Amino acid sequence: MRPTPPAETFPAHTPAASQIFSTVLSQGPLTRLEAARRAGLSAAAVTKAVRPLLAAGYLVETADDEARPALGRPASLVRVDGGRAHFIGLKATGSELIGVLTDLCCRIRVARRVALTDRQDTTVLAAMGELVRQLRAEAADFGTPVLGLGVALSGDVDRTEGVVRYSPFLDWRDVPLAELAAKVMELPVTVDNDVRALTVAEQWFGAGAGLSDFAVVTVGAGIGCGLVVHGRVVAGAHGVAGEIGHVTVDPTGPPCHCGNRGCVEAIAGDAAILRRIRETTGVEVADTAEALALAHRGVAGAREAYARAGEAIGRGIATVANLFGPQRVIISGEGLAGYDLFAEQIRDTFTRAAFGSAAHCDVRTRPLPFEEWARGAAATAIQSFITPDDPPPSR
Amino acid sequence: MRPTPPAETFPAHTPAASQIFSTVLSQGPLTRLEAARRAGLSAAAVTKAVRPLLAAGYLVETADDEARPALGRPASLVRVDGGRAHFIGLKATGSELIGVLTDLCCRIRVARRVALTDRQDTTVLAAMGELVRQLRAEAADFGTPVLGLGVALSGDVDRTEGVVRYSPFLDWRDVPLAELAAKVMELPVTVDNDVRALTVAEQWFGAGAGLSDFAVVTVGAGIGCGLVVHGRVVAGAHGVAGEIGHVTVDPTGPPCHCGNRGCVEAIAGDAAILRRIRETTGVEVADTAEALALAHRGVAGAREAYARAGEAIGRGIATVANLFGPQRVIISGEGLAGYDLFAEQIRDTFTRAAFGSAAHCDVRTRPLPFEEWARGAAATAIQSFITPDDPPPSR
DNA sequence: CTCTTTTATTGACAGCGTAAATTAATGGCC
DNA sequence: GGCCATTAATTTACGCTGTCAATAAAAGAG
Repeated sequence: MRPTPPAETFPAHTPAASQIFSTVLSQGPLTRLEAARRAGLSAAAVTKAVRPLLAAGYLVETADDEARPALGRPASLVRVDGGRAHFIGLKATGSELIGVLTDLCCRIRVARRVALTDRQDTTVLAAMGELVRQLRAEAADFGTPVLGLGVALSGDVDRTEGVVRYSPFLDWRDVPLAELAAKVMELPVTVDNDVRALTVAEQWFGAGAGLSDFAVVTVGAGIGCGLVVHGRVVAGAHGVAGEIGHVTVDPTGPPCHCGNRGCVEAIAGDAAILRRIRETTGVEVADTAEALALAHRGVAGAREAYARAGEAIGRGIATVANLFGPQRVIISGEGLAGYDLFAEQIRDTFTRAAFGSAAHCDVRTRPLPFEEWARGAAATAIQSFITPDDPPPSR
Repeated sequence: MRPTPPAETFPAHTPAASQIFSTVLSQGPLTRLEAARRAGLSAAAVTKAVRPLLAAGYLVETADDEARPALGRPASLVRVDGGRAHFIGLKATGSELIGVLTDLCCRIRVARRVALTDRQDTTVLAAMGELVRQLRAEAADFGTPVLGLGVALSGDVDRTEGVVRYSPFLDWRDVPLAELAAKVMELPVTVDNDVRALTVAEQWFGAGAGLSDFAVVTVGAGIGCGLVVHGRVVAGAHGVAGEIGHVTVDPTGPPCHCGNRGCVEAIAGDAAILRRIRETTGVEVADTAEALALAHRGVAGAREAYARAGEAIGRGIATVANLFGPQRVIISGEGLAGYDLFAEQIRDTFTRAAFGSAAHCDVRTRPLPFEEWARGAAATAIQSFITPDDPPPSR
């Protein structure tokens, strides 16, 4: 294990305490009994686990003004005191650093962006350090300390070791980021793949709350996918999982940078859509905004490019649904800016290509800004604050 | 819960006891210390859990003749006494019932097949009853009783309720098979999807032993897939999962009975291969044996049909590997009879289409007869004998 | 004021882990 | 051969954590 600097720690590191706390955290104020039911524990265990957490101020009791049962002893609700502590989440892209300061409930208090001038690990680390310093100063104004930092970036990331094995956008290889950052910032640091981080945020606070099996599909420059199976985020035996972007949907389709043809990403990734528009319309669209404008003006070639993208995504989602049978698929990512252009195709293709009751899977969209990814990073930090040993077997 | 007739039960239904027992069961004779390590428990817990199991005769101690450590106290090996009890596994196809009598170690002692004349649930149930009666008589000859029955069939099966939601080959809907069979046979009965049952057998006794993430892909009349993620067989939120057969690999490909085009099954299923051979060669091949003979004689059209099938399967496996990063993929099923005809295409397509380190996944074949599927059914029965509550969190 | 209903708490007990003690086998040395 | 040090497996004793069942608490209904 990497060294984590000394800091305030969670009062009770027992499985039940972590379990209860994360249940209350993600499922809002709950009565003890309800929390017990949802966490799969006994009521007695909740009473015992809650006591030290109340004492430490992480949980607070609320009088249940409304929704009091008509009969019987009124329940007292327990909820997390968000103001009790802060966390910082960072999301790094190839050109930008997005940082958020969140409270213990992972609500964003401050968000800030910084352009990256250079991809060298030391430079990026310095920029991260500066951003964290600023956000910590803001936290000081709120009066409570920052207890952890989470960093999310795309690529092959070993979360348990805190090492970036390979990051294509930053061109890093085997950078022990958690260790380096922990030394500079004097904070416990978690590092994870960005899509997995977003998936954790959705699992706790978003459209995946309370579900044991769901998928998050992100649409944008790349096409990514986070999977939750049996209540746990899938990391894959080799650290690679959820590569929906490189699922082949059309073996005769356009070539992909991965060496194949017709990958979802080679049809529905931002670059692929731009290329397609240039090919069919001859218009030299420079970026996604122009492409969107063109399509919204009704230019046939542009609309067709988005329609194709929608079909590819729908097929990719159907593949995921056929293989895992998730309860829900959440579509997110910057690419949703053009969602009206391919929503219909996604839905139609999915419905057609999903087999049997896999089609009952609930597909919904969540337009989330990059700040939400950074929030996911903060969520991983909160997660490892609560349970230092990785996998929370939530249900 | 459905009623299970009274029968001999497992001595200690504690988590640790089940854990240890299944570890010893699947990983052969082990020293207590080694068993503890593999099950993730303490040595003390093993000693305590083993005692009542030894007393009840389910486990026996063996002198460790060889492999004795050079120095120090020699270990005593613990193993399951296969002869202590028997189980019966049944696999139902549309035309046949395959039954096996296994010992407690899930080794097949007797195998028997019966043709099905009718698909009516009562008729099939009667045939099952007769087959079970015969196998029980054989078990009586061995001197120990049959403690459970497992039934495996293709389709949408709810294992926890023991209900067959939909079986295409038998044309059943919502048949409470476990309850019906338990009444007739006076045995605890488990019912599960056939591919999942085979996956359990592989997880415990086959090429998946000791792995936390792997996939079983079955090739034959249909193309199926069993997934093990985080050490547990994936059942899917709606009871459907592993539908690799209906993953699209070529949207312009031949139509599939599911309503789409270019599903893996529509290219690599037995019927699809036959149809393709008829189309390209004009030869009216009647069954798989003839198709194989034709291909082995070097007829180009037949060889091409198998090559196409191999590509489709390879692409399907690559999709599974890209999405959840298994340590291993096990290819099995009757279709392996023609494996030499498409092995190369499977391997090539997989290697090409697998993204990044997903390609490190170990793909291997296991030619297993239908009896092995029935054995899988017996394995599910043994599983629920050991842990009445479903999911064993093995590692 | 008592009964009913629902939630929260308490105390006895069981399962499992840790750590120290015990047991078993072996080689070296006299 | 007898004795002792060495090594490792196993067991015993004890503490922590969670469950179960009984009990207290807080209302409203009659």
